[in-house]
Amino acid sequence: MSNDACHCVLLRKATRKVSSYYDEALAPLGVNIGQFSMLRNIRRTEPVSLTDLAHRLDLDRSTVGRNAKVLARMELVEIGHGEDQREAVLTIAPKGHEVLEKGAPLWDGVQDEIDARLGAGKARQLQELLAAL
Amino acid sequence: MSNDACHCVLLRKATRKVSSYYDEALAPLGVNIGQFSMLRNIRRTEPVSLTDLAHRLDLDRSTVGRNAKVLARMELVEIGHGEDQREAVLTIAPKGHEVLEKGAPLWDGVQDEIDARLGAGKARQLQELLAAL
DNA sequence: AAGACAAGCGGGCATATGCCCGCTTGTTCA
DNA sequence: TGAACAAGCGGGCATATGCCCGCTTGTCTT
Repeated sequence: MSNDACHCVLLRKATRKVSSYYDEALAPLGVNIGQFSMLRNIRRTEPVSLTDLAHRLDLDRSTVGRNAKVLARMELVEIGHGEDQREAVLTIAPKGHEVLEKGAPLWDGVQDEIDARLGAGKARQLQELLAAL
Repeated sequence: MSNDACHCVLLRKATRKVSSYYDEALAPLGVNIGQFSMLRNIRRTEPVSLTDLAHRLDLDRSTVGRNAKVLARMELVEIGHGEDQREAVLTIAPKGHEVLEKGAPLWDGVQDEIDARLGAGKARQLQELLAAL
């Protein structure tokens, strides 16, 4: 009872579930929602350092670094050096752009499905509530 | 922009954030919100099999098994055998009950904080929206 | 009763996440 | 200029999660 009302547990459950929707849709491209989202974020301000990206994604820097390494291995991003020799900067590789293009409609599809299931108004509410947390 | 409107990414972000609230509050007890939640769930129907618990938690069975092992190592739960020799059944150990008792008020505190920040009505809305996903 | 089929697990493989420690590179101040 | 101090990372440690394969134990059908 009290458990079912736990914001955290419900959030975790919902996140796993919703993530799997996106993951399924993106599966043909070989990337999951986390990777796809990261690609999008990199594209927005490439070249971008791990630290900056981590700030924007609200993730630990080390997490971003490791995830970036996975994307690099898949040849979706390139990890280079900035002027500052300490900085590792990320840029989208050709294959990465391909994934971004092919993934956009798939991603939109899931998004639309969820909006439809929830109703546009409710979807907006959800966004606001999540942002307020 | 489109990224900020992504249900999934927002959910993931919110989950990480909210989880950390609970984790901080429970830190003195040495357990995180996932473990605490699992303890509560076990207590509700102990003894319970890994498979049953996995269904209830909406988690993969293997995940539950591994998490249970961690709890067992911490001496918070006991892993035994059911009549069916295949089944591994979980029960709360004495230390587990202790954690459950001491954790309840801490958990309530976070819950209340969130309710307060969101407003009771909004909190309820959030619950409903999450359930609808 | 024997063989087919199903249930319940453990462990391997891969990713995701956070925290902390230590190394390298930059910057700043005396 | 040389010595603190700060920034940016990588890698180690631990947990979390899902999927798949293979082993053991039960059940069911012929």
